[in-house]
Amino acid sequence: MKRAPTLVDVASQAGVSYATVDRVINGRGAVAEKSRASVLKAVADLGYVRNVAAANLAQRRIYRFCFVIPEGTNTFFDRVCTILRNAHPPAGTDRVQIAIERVAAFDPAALAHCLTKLAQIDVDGVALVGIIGAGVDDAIAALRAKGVAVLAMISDMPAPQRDAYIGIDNATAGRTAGGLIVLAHGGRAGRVLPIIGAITARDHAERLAGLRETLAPTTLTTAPLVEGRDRHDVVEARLRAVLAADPQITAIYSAGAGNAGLIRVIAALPADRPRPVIVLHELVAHNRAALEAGLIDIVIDQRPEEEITRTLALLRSLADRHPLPDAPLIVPAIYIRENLPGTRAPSEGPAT
Amino acid sequence: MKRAPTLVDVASQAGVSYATVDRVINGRGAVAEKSRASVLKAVADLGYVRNVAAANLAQRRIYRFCFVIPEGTNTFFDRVCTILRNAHPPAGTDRVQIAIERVAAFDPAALAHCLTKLAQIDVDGVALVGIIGAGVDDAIAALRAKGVAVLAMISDMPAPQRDAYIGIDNATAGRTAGGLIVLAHGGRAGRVLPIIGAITARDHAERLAGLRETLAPTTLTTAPLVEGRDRHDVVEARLRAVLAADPQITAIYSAGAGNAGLIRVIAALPADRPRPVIVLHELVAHNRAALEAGLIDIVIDQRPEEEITRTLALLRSLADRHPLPDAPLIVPAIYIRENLPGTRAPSEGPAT
DNA sequence: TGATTTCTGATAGACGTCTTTCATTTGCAG
DNA sequence: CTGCAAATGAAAGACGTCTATCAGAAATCA
Repeated sequence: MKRAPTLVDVASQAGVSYATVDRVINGRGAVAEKSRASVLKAVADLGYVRNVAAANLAQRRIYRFCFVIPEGTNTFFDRVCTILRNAHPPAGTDRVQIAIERVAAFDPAALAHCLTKLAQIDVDGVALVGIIGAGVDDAIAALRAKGVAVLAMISDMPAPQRDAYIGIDNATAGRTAGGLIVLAHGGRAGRVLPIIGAITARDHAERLAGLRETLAPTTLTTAPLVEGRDRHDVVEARLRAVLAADPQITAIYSAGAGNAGLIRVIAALPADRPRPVIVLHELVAHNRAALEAGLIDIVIDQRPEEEITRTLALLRSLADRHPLPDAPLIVPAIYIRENLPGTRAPSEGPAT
Repeated sequence: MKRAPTLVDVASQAGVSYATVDRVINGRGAVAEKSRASVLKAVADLGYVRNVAAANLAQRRIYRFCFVIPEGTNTFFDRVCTILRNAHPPAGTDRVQIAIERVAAFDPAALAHCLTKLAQIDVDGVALVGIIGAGVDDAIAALRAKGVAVLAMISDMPAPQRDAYIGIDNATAGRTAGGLIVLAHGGRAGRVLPIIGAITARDHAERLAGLRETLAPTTLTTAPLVEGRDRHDVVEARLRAVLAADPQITAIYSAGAGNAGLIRVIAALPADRPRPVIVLHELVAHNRAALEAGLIDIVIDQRPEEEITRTLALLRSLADRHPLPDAPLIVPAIYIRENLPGTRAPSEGPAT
């Protein structure tokens, strides 16, 4: 087994000195165009790939990544933070430091300010939840100009601004909800009530469009849209009113947050009234509990674990100056009571 | 920022020489019990963790892992191999070599023979699909005696034999199928036809038990079990007969393979007869196509990508002599027509 | 042509661990 | 106390890359 080519091999193959190869590879000092070309050719011919372990060792490198996560009442982002903190230990072995910055939700100025601060510190990569707003683009541009990788998670932003987007396709999520509702009706007629945070929230609007697209060719109709502003008290009040007024509702799809309120309404439903089919988003604690209690039927989850795993891998990849692989979008997961994660098999004991 | 402790630090902290520390850490040569204790204490006190990058550099280490995959007509394992081959490039950077060995399915002797051969070569870890049979245990024991990590994938084996199991809980899978079938009936009565490969296949039996457990408290009944021996011709013939004889069937759950045959039967169903709800396993090509065509409703997938990712991570972890983290079992994924993976969002263009 | 620049080569010391060699000390049995 | 084995220390050269320095060569300009 022949060993992998090293920079010394590249140098001799290119007919230049190690120093020159280094200048080309690491882009320092002036190099004649001719030399640069022959080095690059040698790299290609030999199939040289930098030994990242050796490089990191020499540099005593520690990868410093920062996740900028919205702060607020949204349980989902707390879940993201928990996952991030648990992702740390395996990464710890890997010389990776993960910082979490919480910034006010839906506040472009706060985000921009945070990013500007990050630009001062030495950071290798930043992951943020995309929002659009004054100042954010500039702050991101400044970061990227410094060579910092910037990824959008969960919610995308215009393509040229970020290096990549990692998250689900919200139209797919909406279509999935639609498909499950269709399945649950089994050919019977029905009336679906959609609830979203606000029609101005792009991801919610996309989910809604996906739902409608799937319901269109069926016998199912949709009730007038309810905007719950992602707040459980608002959702609770409005849903209660709608259900009282419209006894025809056979299904509810809530594309946004604030579902603790929805669950309260369902729990208080009169026992003689058949409960509508209910599809919610995100496997946060109260949704999970409701699923286990049989109060709701389905939770569509964007699998933040997977999103974070992929984000970390991509941040590393970019920091190592590897070409970025194009992974497909994450597919939303469907959870029912029976396939909830996190339960260990009873047979599983400690290994000997 | 203080740098992480090195073996030199450990040595001085323990009051012994580097050489002694090395003997303890890497277990070579004789060390007095007293010295060993003080070294271990120093390691614990300082929180020393070996710098894997440096270690691998010094050893010019390449991780050599082997996946032993059943050979046969089962499309699922072809899919596993494809995923494995695609998992390679990112790993390539990581100095990981993955070999795939195909052995005759359900043949303990062939497996044992393969493992014995692997014991000759220098391998760091082996992943195999657990089966029980004469000779296999001994072959595995021999491997592990040499310090080779052995993982069971997809199908488990007795706990003391393997270092860990990575796969789904089949009872959960069966319950999930049951839950979805209940959902699709929406409270109406129905009759579910279970199809499995053979009642002697443990994973199939477990799935069946899970199904029954979920259906028990409902109004749904089960039709007599069909054994399709995982062969599409057998499944096709038997299913055709059963459907003709029993017009009451409202759902079919196929826990095993051979579903190409099932799909043929469904495609040929008279148009006036309402198609039963159909739940299959594994997102292989023909199942996926049937889902897209609307011939079936649901595919439960054990997510081999995830299984392989985890297996590789675990193999590395074991090879690096890290304590093995106990990750929860993999949860089966539910696919319907709307959330099939692998489609890129149309908005997604190449990054600038 | 000479005086600059611009490139290039040679070399050396890190980084943290592995591996080996050789000399020395310690413990224990006789 | 001697002698032998077990235990320990000291040291040095890898592994592949980064980083820095300095002298010398080649190209450029006047």
